[in-house]
Amino acid sequence: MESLQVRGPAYAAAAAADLAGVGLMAALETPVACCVPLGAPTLHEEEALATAELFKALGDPARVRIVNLLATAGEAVCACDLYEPLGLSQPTVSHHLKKLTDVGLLMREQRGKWAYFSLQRDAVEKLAAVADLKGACC
Amino acid sequence: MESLQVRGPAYAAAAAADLAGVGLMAALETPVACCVPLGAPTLHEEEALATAELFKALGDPARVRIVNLLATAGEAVCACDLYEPLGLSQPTVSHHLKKLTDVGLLMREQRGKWAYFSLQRDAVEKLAAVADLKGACC
DNA sequence: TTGACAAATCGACACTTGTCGATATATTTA
DNA sequence: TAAATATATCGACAAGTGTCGATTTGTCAA
Repeated sequence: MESLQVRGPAYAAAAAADLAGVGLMAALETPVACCVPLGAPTLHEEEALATAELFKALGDPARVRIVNLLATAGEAVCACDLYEPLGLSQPTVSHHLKKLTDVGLLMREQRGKWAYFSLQRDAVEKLAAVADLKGACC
Repeated sequence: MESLQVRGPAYAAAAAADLAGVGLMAALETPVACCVPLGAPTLHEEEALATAELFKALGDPARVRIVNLLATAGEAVCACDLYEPLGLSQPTVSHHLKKLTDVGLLMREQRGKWAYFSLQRDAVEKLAAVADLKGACC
């Protein structure tokens, strides 16, 4: 849970931009946690933590199904269209959507009173890269 | 090890072999949980569960580091060589190794009184396949 | 402004999980 | 056989997590 410590110059710069009122959007979008391929030559403490955080987000069947639903939909999906297929209450689905959004896997978009979610391409590609162990293994 | 949703003639043949007492080893080895790419057109209840189980196994920094250590080592590693780099007690490391082995990501090998662990190529490739969302996304 | 409605948050609960010390099991060696 | 040692299991505890009902917040339309 201490994954937010080491943020480095990039974060400091973003914070500075925020103070100037320029980087508002960037500040609101939670930055994708910094992670590194599982097969990386060296894996630091915080990198292991961030990587684990990413996997943990997918470590629940409900969230796996949400990602799958969004992937097959191919377009943004209203949160209200998830309760029934998932068989979960509105607060629970909201909870899962927040987790996936927090790690950067999902993007949230407000349309009127509805919230639409879609896969975030960057994070999805990062996931594949992190999970790739071929070459470093066996 | 291929996922279990494809239980065509090959699976039937294996079952027959088991009945004949030939496939004992294969029967005792817990099969890697059946999972399916996150972007699969349809994702059933148990598939979502199995997929989540796989990700959950990597949802802990200690286990991420274990996998990374084994990947960079390139060869089987003694459990006794993990306690110190991980900074965790022997029972705790044993616990994590068991979790990773149970989902099929690691292979355990007994050498004298030492236990050696290495990445299981099949599961590692499956992980990459499951995590791959490109094409099905955005 | 008010009413309707979608989504987020809160509070609570049971359940799971990571951790360690103590103990048990297994394997080699004397 | 007994002793030594590496690993697994057990028991316990704190912390984290998934779930839901109730409530709050935010958005649109009268």
